[in-house]
Amino acid sequence: MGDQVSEQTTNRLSLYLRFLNELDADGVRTVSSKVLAEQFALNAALIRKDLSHFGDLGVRGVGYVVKDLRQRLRQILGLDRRLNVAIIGAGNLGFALADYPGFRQEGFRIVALFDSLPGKVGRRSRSGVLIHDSRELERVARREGITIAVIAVPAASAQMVVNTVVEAGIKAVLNFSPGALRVPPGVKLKSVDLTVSLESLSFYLASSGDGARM
Amino acid sequence: MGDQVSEQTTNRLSLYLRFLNELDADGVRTVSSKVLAEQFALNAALIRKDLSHFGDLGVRGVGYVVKDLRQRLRQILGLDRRLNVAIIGAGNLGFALADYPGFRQEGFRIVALFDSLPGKVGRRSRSGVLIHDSRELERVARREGITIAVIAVPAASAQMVVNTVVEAGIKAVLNFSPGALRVPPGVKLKSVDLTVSLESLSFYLASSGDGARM
DNA sequence: TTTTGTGAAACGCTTCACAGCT
DNA sequence: AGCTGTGAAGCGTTTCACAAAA
Repeated sequence: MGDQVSEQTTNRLSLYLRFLNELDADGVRTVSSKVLAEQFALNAALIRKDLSHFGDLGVRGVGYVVKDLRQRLRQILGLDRRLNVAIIGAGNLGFALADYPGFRQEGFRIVALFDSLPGKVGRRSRSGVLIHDSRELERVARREGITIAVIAVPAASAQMVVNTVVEAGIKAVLNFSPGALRVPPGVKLKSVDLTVSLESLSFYLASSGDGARM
Repeated sequence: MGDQVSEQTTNRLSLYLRFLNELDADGVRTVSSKVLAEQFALNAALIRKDLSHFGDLGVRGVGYVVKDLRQRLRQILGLDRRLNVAIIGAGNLGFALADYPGFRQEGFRIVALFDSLPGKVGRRSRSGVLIHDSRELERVARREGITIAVIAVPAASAQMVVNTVVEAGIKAVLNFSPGALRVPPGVKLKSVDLTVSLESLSFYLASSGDGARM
């Protein structure tokens, strides 16, 4: 336990947790790696390996105790505490993310939006998140205890914004702008590239005979 | 060439293309795998392998001719033709995606929004995309030649929506709702799970000593 | 000389198979 | 008997290293 865990593993832990929440709500007491494997179309051994990184979480002959595993996964994923999130860029996407219900559910709190457009500063998102001036980022971030920043600004200003975020002491960044961003060691950057996702579908259509091409 | 290409490779092709667009706009004539590798912090041999799947695209001693490679990548990714996209779910996220400028740029056209809420049907997004009744999906999809669907509905209705999309003959789906979706063989599903992305950052913070935990 | 294209080696992730516990 | 935890095998991806071409 405590060794290096791959990102693929941690992503799956999130999925397991979501399912355990449902099982727990349904009053299910235990679950086997076999059941989990069927739910996600994965190999049961993979699930056991994923979980075994964090100790002996299961009981031989029985499986995993739903309540215990759920609790442990929340702890492992760092969800057993407040996580304050700022969204930089109060455009369409920034607003949508600020009000996205899925974030609130798992204990994330969107505590601030930031924008450099004077006309936006001082307004609020539908759900009530206040838009601050981008220049206030460091001050607000420290005051509100912001630990995660979401970048939802145009590509042209993304690197500049990330630099500011890093200077404000934020160590985790979720980036929605296209293009490569550089962060110093010790800062975790995760990028969601919407254009790449769509183009991957386009490639599939183009290559598996959709009539338009070979 | 023509053998099975991994999704990781196709995702990188999108990145290369984006950079080649910039180089071409700047009037750069040729580019080497070394330069591309530095741009994306990848190994140069990996870039050559990625490209070699599609024939001998480079010139030894010179590199890759920017205009030619750009053209070829657009073709490989199926971007050398119209790609009509529908967004299902006219909530905050659906609206934001409908107006996302990055999609239009590479030749994708958002031609329709769909929602089942009567109050939304008939209205338009800021950029003018009309909201149709979800029950019209099959009809509109065929009329408008929609080849890609984007799912931006709550988790509870996502599987039902995907089923309708598949029945409408759409073969490529980009899913933003959390949770596992099933599609029949021959349909490509790509999921962007925002909660998993945030939780992966949370895991990073929790495990690499941020003060809150060891 | 420069840089591609590519077998071979290295690496990392997944699956198999089974010992060990309940 | 049932199910976990895990060493070993299998497999796919990346990196190395170099022959071949400009």
